[in-house]
Amino acid sequence: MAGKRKAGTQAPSIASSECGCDLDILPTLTGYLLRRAQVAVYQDFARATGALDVRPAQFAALVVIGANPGLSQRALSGALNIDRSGVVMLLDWLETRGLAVRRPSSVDRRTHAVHLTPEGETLLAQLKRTVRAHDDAVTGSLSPDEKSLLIALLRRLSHS
Amino acid sequence: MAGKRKAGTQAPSIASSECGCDLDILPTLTGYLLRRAQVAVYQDFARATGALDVRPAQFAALVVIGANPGLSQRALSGALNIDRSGVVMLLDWLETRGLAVRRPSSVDRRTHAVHLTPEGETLLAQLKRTVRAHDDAVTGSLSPDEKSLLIALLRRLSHS
DNA sequence: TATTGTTATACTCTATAACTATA
DNA sequence: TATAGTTATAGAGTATAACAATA
Repeated sequence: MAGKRKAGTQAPSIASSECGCDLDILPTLTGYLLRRAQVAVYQDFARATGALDVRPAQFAALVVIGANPGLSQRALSGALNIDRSGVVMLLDWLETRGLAVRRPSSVDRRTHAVHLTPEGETLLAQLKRTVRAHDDAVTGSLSPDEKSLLIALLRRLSHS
Repeated sequence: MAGKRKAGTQAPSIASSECGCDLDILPTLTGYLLRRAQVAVYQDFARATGALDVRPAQFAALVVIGANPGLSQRALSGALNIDRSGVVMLLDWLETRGLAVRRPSSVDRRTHAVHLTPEGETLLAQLKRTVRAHDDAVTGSLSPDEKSLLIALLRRLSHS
């Protein structure tokens, strides 16, 4: 927990971090600002979900499994946009925690059908409430219209 | 080495529609969309700057050094929001590339005054043009007003 | 005693390639 | 041959702690 200090009002090309440095063109670059915002939001995610000990990627896996019971690891890999080997480690962790299970598929013996356990369902329901509250809090300085607009713009960025 | 830059082996960073999975609440969460957008923009950064072999963090360091010649490593650490030990590795890389130098400070013999070399200045100027073009391209689907609004909203997110 | 830079270390996240068992 | 899952490995990226030189 290295408390992130807040910067003052950020004018273009003027000192914005606590060091008093000139950040030059950085505050005008979408990529730089996306990274800053993402780091800030992920840090608040960790704070909000700290007691539950679930990382963003693990939360996303729980959500996708919960919404698509019985999906294959390959499908999960595509949905989360990570490699198949990453899915193995993710599922190992979820199974160790008793949150998900791999069941043999009835149609293709190469694949596993991934399901949440009852404990996984329960934790997912709690996580959804916690994460929704965290997301609302982290965007609390935006009006509802601004938040909708931000979401629409971000979607267009990752689809271009 | 530099040759690790392939962004094409893995599926493109948009997975929701192509895997046929239900992503449930994920597309309504600011943190999830920020991460997706940031990954997409960083991949395009790598594609646009590939020949120059400079990562986003190294580009940011060049910009800050260029705008604050003679600053200390501590100040750079604060501006980039990374640990002092990370600055050491960053500067080692920049010095190896001949882009920056550590000079002894005249006022405090514990500190180094960090400067760009002429080669660093030249590369930075080229990088600024390349990165600006990349940033404009990656936000090309947004109108000027939408882009300004996105930038303003992102700044507010990382300041909350 | 506190701070700057350094080193060594470790941990996370993710990608790559080789392996197996199925298809 | 091709694919799903697994394993081992490796590379970034970043954080922590201890240390020497200096304040």
